[in-house]
Amino acid sequence: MNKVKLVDVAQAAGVSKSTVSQFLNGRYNYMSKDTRARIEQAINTLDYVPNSIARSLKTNKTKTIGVIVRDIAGYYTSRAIRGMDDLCKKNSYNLIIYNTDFDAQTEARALKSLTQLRVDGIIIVPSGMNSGLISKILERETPVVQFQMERDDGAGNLILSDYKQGAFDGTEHLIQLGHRRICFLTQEFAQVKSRSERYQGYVDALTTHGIPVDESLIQYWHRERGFQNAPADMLKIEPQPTAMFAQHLAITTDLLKALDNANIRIPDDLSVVGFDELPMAEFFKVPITVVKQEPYRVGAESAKLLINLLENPSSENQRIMIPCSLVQRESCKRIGR
Amino acid sequence: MNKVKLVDVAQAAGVSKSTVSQFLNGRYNYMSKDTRARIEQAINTLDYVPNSIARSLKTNKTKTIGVIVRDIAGYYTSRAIRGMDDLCKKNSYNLIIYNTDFDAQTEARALKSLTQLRVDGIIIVPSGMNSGLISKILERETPVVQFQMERDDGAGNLILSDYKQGAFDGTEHLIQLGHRRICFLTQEFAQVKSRSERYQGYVDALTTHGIPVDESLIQYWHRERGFQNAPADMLKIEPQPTAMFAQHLAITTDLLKALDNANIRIPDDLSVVGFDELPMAEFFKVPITVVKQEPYRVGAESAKLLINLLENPSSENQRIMIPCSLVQRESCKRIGR
DNA sequence: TCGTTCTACTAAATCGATTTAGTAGTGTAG
DNA sequence: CTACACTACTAAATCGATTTAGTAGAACGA
Repeated sequence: MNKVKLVDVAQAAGVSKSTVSQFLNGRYNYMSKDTRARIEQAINTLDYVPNSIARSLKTNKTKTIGVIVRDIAGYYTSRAIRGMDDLCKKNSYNLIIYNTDFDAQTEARALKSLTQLRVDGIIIVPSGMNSGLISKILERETPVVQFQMERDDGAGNLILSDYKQGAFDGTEHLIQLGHRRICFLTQEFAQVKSRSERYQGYVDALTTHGIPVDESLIQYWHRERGFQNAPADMLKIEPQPTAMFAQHLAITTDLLKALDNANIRIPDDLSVVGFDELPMAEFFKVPITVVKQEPYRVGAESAKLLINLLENPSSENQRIMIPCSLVQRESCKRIGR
Repeated sequence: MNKVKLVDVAQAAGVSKSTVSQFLNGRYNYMSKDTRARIEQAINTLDYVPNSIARSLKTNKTKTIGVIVRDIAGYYTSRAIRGMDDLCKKNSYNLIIYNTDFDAQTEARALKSLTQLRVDGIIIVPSGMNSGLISKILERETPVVQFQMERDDGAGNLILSDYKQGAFDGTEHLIQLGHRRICFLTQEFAQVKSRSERYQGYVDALTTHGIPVDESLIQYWHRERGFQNAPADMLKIEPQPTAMFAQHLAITTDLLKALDNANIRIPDDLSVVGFDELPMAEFFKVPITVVKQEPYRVGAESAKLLINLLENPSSENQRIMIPCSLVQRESCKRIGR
């Protein structure tokens, strides 16, 4: 029923379409006070709602930003998305989100859909497996902001958590409590910058405090296969480690389970620090000390950067680091004299 | 640079725009095999990506669904959204999400924006404070699916968790463990169906097992003010309650904190059941038994219903209930003989 | 051989805005 | 009194598709 369009408003107000359009775009100095009032009237009585599709077609702007993430239901991602969205809404942009579960083909399809949709810009956690498609998008002059990327060739606009600083702080916290033998639990680096950066932070902290890096303390975990060596076995390394620093949420939770099964008590037998916030940590048997990222801020900053790129085009790539912060809880014990 | 459009493809393939359009819409029987191949060629070499904005303008379909929720970063909501999105993507729809934080004005703005955007349909967790606007949208023949609504006048297309059944199961579980004196911790009902339904489930379970309902066991909690009576005081009610059933996540977590502070041990001094899943519950000091909703399914069903409504219009309103399920953990003790 | 049906197309209108170039009428300065 | 600037508009082209009505030519049956 309600198919009121701009012409109808124009007719009702007794002016031309052009004038109504000027009104809609807030260019009131193109009309008399009286006309302006009449148009306003007409819009209200007709209950006119402009069609943003038509508008987009003409202006070549959709006021829409495409987002490609692994899984919007994740603790970290959902908060990042909320950060983006708050910033976008504030600037009259909308988000269109694609979940990839980190599958390259799904990501490729998402990129293609987003170019069909003519989004004004894209925020992506790139898998690194579709850089060709991303270049094509950049050729179309659609700005792209990457965040939390796995493979980082240093190019493009980037928003990152400061992994190195985070890992440094987590390690240093343990060192300050007297720990020297700290296991570093990580996934295989596999050229993934977010992993090697954490390792760098760990190494830096040790080095800063004059502690030698012992390769045997670097222990690997795999998403499907779990730990290469059982955490209980890691404690048999000589000299014995007194602390473990797990490099992301899944490693931390797997570690907690393994330690529990092996009846190893935290922090009495072993101190533990995790990377990534643990939801509901306060209710844990042992609330775990953790280095947390700031997903909301990361998201908000990504959106801020992208919108800035959209509204003040510039070819300068930016790289923004969001600091991580240490949340001290009860999983670390002071040792030594 | 890359401003290839349908005309360019037509030119390159030596056919008219109409034929290319037919091709794009998969109506291949409108052209010869040869023509079809030539168009395909042209599209590939020109790297043509159709403009869905123009398409939407003409077809009056955006293949977009608007979603209005309280907060996409919530544990429950983010999963529901993922469920919606998976179903939408499967059917070539996209989601545009608005967070309201349950503010009526924000909700109103969101509804207005969605009508400007000409979304094909809307999925909303309605605050109940903008039913006028929602009616207006329905007049525009934009279907609306409501889920998890607070105020339920029974109208419209609804997707709900089966609160009554969930509360029944949670209560019955306690009864079967020998509990007769079970506190029901809730927010003020305030005409909110999702609350009174839970109460009904609780009452039904008691009644089914021949246990009288004792009003003094209904205890109220407020989002800002917390519990009306401290949980420790609730234990002074005569005859003494042996179990508590908390009606949503925030009540459960507040309860856990209060009990911990008062040194009341679960399940030795008191059995506890919560409503809503507790993330990371397995790591809790006491893993809490819980009645959980199925947010992913609720989301997926909402989208399924809406898409069905879009593709096979019908005026029959539907009401779909998704069952809740009991997750037994370690917060309930068998009592009595 | 003629009429009819198919096949394989095309021309042109249309969706609902925006925007540019242009104009009637009034006011003002020289 | 003319020229020029201003004010307050409007006409018409345009964005990039879709879709309807129509047509040329081939094939076919009677």
